[in-house]
Amino acid sequence: MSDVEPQYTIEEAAQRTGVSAHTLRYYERIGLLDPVGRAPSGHRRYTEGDIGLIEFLTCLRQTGMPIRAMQHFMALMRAGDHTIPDRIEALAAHREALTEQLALLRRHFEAITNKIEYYRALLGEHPDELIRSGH
Amino acid sequence: MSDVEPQYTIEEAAQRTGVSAHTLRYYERIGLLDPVGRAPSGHRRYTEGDIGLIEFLTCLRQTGMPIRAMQHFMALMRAGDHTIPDRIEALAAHREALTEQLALLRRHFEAITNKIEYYRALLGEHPDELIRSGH
DNA sequence: CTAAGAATTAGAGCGCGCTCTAAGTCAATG
DNA sequence: CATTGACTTAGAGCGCGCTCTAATTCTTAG
Repeated sequence: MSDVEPQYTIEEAAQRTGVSAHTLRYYERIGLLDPVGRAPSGHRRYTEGDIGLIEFLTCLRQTGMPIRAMQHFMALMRAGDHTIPDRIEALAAHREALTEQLALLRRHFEAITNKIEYYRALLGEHPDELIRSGH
Repeated sequence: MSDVEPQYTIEEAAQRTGVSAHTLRYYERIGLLDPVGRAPSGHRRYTEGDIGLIEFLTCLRQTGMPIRAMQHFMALMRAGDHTIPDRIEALAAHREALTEQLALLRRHFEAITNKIEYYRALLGEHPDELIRSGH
């Protein structure tokens, strides 16, 4: 079969992942991403696999994992299959922290909702029938 | 009635709110908190009302509201009751952002969970009967 | 009365995660 | 074959939210 695997320039990769080109280079520089493939010109070419990994890393970042911890996780990936238990442990710990973060945010969500209702009551409005009037 | 309203030193306030004394002074300096009462010696004394406000601000901070936006909200509070609609609007907008943040985090939570299960499958383990063995 | 420990201030410093700059190379179009 | 614009690098800069420092004053225990 002809291996015309689609490849992406850094700008295309940036658009597909929502991570800026600057940041993609930065991630590579700090060893978070392995050196990616290059065109003969020296320009970076991202594969689907690269994109998938970047999306996974984005998922970790947006859930609050520090860059250092992500670097550690990537080091485990590079070290081979015998680190899979360690990777599971790292992800499970992170998921645990995320669970607590979600619980906290939900409590704060309630508090904010209560404050809104309190203010609405002060205005003599009924919370559920409030219609935003134009000023 | 004797007004012996309980007051707290800055360290006590820090312990009750989980915000460091350094940060409490910082918040006051940048006008996020109004100047708090003082003992004759010049030391700060926090009332229950102060504590409550700090807790509310903590709630906004921990849900990702920038300091600038919190300063704006406090300015509305100082400006009087006619700003209540604006305060409602600010809080409602923040709650909307928080809703989206929660949705994103839940999606990421799922992705992380899937990754964990994937790794566990690689180890030939059954996800729900995994028992953490000592190493 | 002394000494320890908590409070005060203004301002400097820091860790994080980008984000941008400058100087240069390369690719594609008319 | 010149121009436009994307790409390259190493390194500087930045915005945020604290966090700490230094020099000083106040409170409290012995």
